[in-house]
Amino acid sequence: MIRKKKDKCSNLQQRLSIWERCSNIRTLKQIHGFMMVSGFNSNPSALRELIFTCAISISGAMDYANQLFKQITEPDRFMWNTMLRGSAQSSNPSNAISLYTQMEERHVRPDNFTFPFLLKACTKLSWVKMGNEVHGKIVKFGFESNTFVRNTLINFHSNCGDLTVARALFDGSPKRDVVAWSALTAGYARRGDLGMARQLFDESPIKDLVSWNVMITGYVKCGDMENARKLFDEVPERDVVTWNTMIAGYVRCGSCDKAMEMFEEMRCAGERPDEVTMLSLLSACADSGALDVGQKVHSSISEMGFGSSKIVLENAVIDMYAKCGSIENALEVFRRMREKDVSSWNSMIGGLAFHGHAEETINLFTEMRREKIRPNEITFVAVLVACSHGGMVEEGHQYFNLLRNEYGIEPNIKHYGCMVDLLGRAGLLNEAFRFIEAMEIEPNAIVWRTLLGACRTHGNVELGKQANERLLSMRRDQSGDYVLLSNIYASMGEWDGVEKVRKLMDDSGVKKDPGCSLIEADNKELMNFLFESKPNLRLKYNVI
DNA sequence: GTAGGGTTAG
Repeated sequence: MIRKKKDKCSNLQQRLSIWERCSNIRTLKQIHGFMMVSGFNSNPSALRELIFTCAISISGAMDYANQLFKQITEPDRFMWNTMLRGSAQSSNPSNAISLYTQMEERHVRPDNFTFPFLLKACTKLSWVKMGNEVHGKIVKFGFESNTFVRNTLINFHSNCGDLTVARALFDGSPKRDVVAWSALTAGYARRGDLGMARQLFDESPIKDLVSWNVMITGYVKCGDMENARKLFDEVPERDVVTWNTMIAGYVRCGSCDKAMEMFEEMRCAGERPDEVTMLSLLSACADSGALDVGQKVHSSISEMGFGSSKIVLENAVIDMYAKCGSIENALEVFRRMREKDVSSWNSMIGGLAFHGHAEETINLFTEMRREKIRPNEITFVAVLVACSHGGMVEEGHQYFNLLRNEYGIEPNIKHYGCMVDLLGRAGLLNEAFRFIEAMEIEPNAIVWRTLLGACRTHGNVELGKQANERLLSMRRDQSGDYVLLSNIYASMGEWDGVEKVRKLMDDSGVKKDPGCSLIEADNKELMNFLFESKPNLRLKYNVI
């Protein structure tokens, strides 16, 4: 299986011999320029290669591919399919859907290549309704019996559609290949039906490495590391995914040591770790606050030298150091980076803010703006946190206005939460209360509890009661039974009771404490809420 | 000449 993939790869390289040197968008633009001056711009096969290189071979060049594609007066079906494929695998899969709509408008007939790309986009977006519509079109055009199309359908339905539909497609197949078996197995495993998944796995007449990986992943996802390990020991061959699955599994269940052992074993077995391996390990260290292990992982990354995914890894390293409490190391990595993206800045600014370095946070944010890097909503959470901890009420207001007026970002619940915290800490309780009431989105329980905490700190029982009433009036599913309990305590002015309830909630959450934080005892609930997502990993989904 | 199933994250 792996060998087959490699062959495919080298064929592709041979076929694209002229385009082989073209590994970045700058070279591609040069070739495009050459094509324009030399008349190749109207040569269909040259155009096909250009579109293909842009949409498939170079990552992050989909915008350019879209621009190019618009200029082609009559693209052929191959070009349409190439664009669909590129969009489906890009960070903006919804573009595939609009491309298909255009295809229909221009009466270009889809073929058996078109639909797998389209379904892939629906699956990635979890667009169930759209996926079902696509299924309808597949039936209409008579492609349901095509093995590739049918397997993609099984995958769509078992991923986000109706598992019984996936089952029916599978059962109704005249011949089921290894992909059909593993797609359905993965579907059952994903929904927690490990029994059915295992039954399919045992029954399948053919198994390849992916089949084994699917089953191991199933056990790992439901935390059954024992059975995962059993299969891992039995598997006839292993690839980087097999190892990564096990490592991620140990990380998920908090066995940082076992994850590291696996990593050592992996290297001994001669398997080269990839960026997924390293991201897993870094997040293990960040979660457990294991600075010494994190440093080892960091030096491994430097030794191995990951080319294209360097920025993502460096961002994760910054995040790891910050979460382990070593701001100095985080800053050193940040300062040494040759290229930075928004996430690099966010990881560093967030790290500083999380540890209460208010002034440094604002300074770095100012530097970011000076360098014309566009901050996003995550950046502003960090900036507002810094204002809050630094007691910078006026600046906080300014930045809050800045995010909407200068960057056109609609404030989200986290930004509002920061503002309430900012006002509450400064003792401006009535202002905080009015601020919540004027919010353009529904305040959540955390926002009200932040105000409640401030009322306690400043000894304002009267407003605390009001905040509690609001908490109580919230929908039960948002705040849970805890609100009721909290209300009972707080309405009697028993702040210790409120604290107990909050602690109960913290303890029941899966989030672990950060390794070392200067503000640990300081509105922990809000801080966990604000920093729960890894800023360095969010970018993937933010780039459109 | 283009395609399908598995790992990170949410």
